[in-house]
Amino acid sequence: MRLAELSERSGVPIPTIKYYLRERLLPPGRRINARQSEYDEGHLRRLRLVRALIQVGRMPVATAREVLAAVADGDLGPHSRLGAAVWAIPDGPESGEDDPAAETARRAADDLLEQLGWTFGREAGARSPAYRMMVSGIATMVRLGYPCDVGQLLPYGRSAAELAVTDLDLVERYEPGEGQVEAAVALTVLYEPVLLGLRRLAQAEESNRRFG
Amino acid sequence: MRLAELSERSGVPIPTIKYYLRERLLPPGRRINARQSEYDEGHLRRLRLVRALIQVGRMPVATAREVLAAVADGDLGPHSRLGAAVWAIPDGPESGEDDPAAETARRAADDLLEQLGWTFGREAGARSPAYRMMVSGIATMVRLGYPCDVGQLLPYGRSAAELAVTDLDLVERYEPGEGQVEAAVALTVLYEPVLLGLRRLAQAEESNRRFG
DNA sequence: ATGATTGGATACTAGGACTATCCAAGAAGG
DNA sequence: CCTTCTTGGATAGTCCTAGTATCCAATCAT
Repeated sequence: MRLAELSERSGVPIPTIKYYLRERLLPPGRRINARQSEYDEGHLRRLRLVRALIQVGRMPVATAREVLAAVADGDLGPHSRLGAAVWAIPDGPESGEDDPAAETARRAADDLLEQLGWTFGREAGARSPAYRMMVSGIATMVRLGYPCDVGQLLPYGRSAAELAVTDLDLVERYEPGEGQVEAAVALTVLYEPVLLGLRRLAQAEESNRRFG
Repeated sequence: MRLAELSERSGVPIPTIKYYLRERLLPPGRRINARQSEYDEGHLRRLRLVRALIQVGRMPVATAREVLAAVADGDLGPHSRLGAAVWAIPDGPESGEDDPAAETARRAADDLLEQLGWTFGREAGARSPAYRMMVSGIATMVRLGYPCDVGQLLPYGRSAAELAVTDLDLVERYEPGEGQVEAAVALTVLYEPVLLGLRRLAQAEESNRRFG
């Protein structure tokens, strides 16, 4: 199919698709001749994923590029690809800070991983974006004067573990390969608004139950 | 204290504080005379909360203004204030779409709330930002061709319910009043990166356990 | 043949979050 | 009291990101 049809079927305006091609979020089409290219269902699928990551996952274009590169990287085994893709996902505002709050936060986070027994997280992922995102959140709480120790964090860790089991169960429904990696990325990123929305609704519900 | 000291103690540059004052994210200081104002610890605290919402919670300035207005609104009782504050929080890109995917998503979401027995969510919150955020995530999954029915969503709902219980337990440690509302907002927003980070680390851990 | 369409290059725009400059009215030091 | 510095408010400018618009020569459809 041509650019026009790709645009038609995805609902994304042509200039935007051109922009994504420029930014290498979308691989170039198969060249028909010096002046025209052909796109396939894979491009359409990829384009929808790009839009999802950027608009629903609120991911910056540069981050989306890295994630998608990891999804497509054939050199990695299924598990590393899954890991690599999720690995690259977020980037909070590079905390960088080395104030006492950050130090406290880092210690709390490490204690938490220790108590949860997440060894993989400590070896390979201790400085992953996910870890840094978490620490930056904790540090901010500490700076605001809210206590934020392991005791408080532990229940969240346990819930996260449950969520991950659910996530992986869903991922395992897809046969290994690029499709599975893409499913994992979609599931990780697109279930975030779902999960956060559910949490807020649940808070309203629980708040109503207690004080209403 | 004067602007300069407020800036010093918060680490926020003076022009940025002026900007927040203009945007009414920070209440004006107590006027000393026609040309000068005095700020107190409350301003410092509020300023830190603003920064947290904007930088860690990635919240647009306009949204932060609404949330903070709800926190400060003395006309509301403690519970409504808590609700109002959390209510105003997010705003995904106004799905607005009325394609079949959105319809499917809405039905799945309503089924889910039904099965979870969240009556409050349906009465008052069915069209809340949280609800819309959730539906938009589900709709995107559907558009990408991933099945997304109640069966899949239910475990997430249950986890969310657990999270909310943990959240409310923490909120109840603070005595009712503005402080409690602020705590609720901080907890809701600032634990989001913590929670999402934990989920990703847990996924890595679980993935390693299954395939590693 | 001829007018529309294609894909690439380049330049432009809109919105958000700051940031810099200017200004007149205090405050501070001698 | 007079000069110099500092303060808070108003205005305008900057930077970045994500997306649009315009041009162009080469094709395609009729």
